[in-house]
Amino acid sequence: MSILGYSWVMSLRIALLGLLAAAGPASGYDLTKKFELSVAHVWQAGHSQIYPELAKMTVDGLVTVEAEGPRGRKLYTITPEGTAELRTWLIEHNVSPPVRNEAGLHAFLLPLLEPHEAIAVLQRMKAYYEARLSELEGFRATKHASEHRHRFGDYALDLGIRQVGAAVEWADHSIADIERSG
Amino acid sequence: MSILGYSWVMSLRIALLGLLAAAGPASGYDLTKKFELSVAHVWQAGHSQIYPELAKMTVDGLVTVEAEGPRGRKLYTITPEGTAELRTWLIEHNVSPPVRNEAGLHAFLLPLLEPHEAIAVLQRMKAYYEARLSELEGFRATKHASEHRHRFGDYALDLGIRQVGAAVEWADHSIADIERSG
DNA sequence: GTTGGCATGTAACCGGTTACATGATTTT
DNA sequence: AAAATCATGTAACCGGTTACATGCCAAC
Repeated sequence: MSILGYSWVMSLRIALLGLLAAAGPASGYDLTKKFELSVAHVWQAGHSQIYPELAKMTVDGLVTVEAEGPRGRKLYTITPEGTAELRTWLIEHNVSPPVRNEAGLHAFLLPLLEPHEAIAVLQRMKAYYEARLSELEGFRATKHASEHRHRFGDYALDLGIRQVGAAVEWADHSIADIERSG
Repeated sequence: MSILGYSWVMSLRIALLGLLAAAGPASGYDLTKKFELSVAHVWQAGHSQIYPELAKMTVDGLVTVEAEGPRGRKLYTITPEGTAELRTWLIEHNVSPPVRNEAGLHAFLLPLLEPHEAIAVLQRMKAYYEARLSELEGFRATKHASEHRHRFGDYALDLGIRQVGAAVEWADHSIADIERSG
């Protein structure tokens, strides 16, 4: 439960507050771009969700519109209340397991297929996870080459790499297992 | 794109078809129970979502009501079309990364905290993941003791264990990293 | 002057959650 | 007779996606 009285998800708010806290004042348009460029791997949101949310956050006192630029551009700034809200979430929020896991459902139902079919599916999954692993490792390489350590996204990137790596190993192990015992 | 023309998620349908294919005819009530008992770790759905979905699936010809029991109980049976739909999804569906990852968002924003605060958060996360890991390994142990290998949920359980294990390692590594380089 | 990027918003819809509502049968 | 469980449904709401809609400004 936060200072404002809601106990549910509201992670979009947190993502927006986080971007404003990390990179300073920005417009809805800027934030939409930042979602695409930086947070996309952990959270996605389009402008049609971001604009109304910023309006609600303004009403709730978490952000303010400090300046209006050309083309109706509104520069949002995080307020002390917003910073407090963000810090509370970061420090007190407890992670809970995702309850809608498409890959997990797929894995769950695999025994419905014939062994050779399941192997084919697992091989495709493995290839996909390997490709994604390369992609993520690519991000880490390019980032580390240019800047110093531990900027935003580094921890999330590391978590992603480890989890996708685990998925590769799972696929590999499952294929071997089916091949051995049919 | 499936035989029925929808290209979007529809994983609830797949979960329901999977349960009907695996365990035979069942009522909406039975399926609700099965969701709680078996699929809960990968997919969740309440009766208020299941009943209307079964009605739609009946209209679409994926299931039929073969018999009606006492108290208006409707026994749903999967049709050949339903089986085909399920097999198509299992064989052709491509996994895509989850786009709304609360743990990932939390990790992403960790650098906003002071090192000692981030360490405290990571330690709580680690404890949580360790507890969940024990829980999942407990499921595997009890299942393997009683029955033969590779029933429903085994692959999903293995995937879950590996991914939660990766999260534990991530938390551990991140803590050490902050302690070292602060 | 036209194209493209900047910039904001709304409306319709879908999937999912919570709460409301009802009634039959079995168990105690 | 009361409580628990079986069994089905609907309504209100929320978060998120897609599509619609508008207009400003800069570059070519």
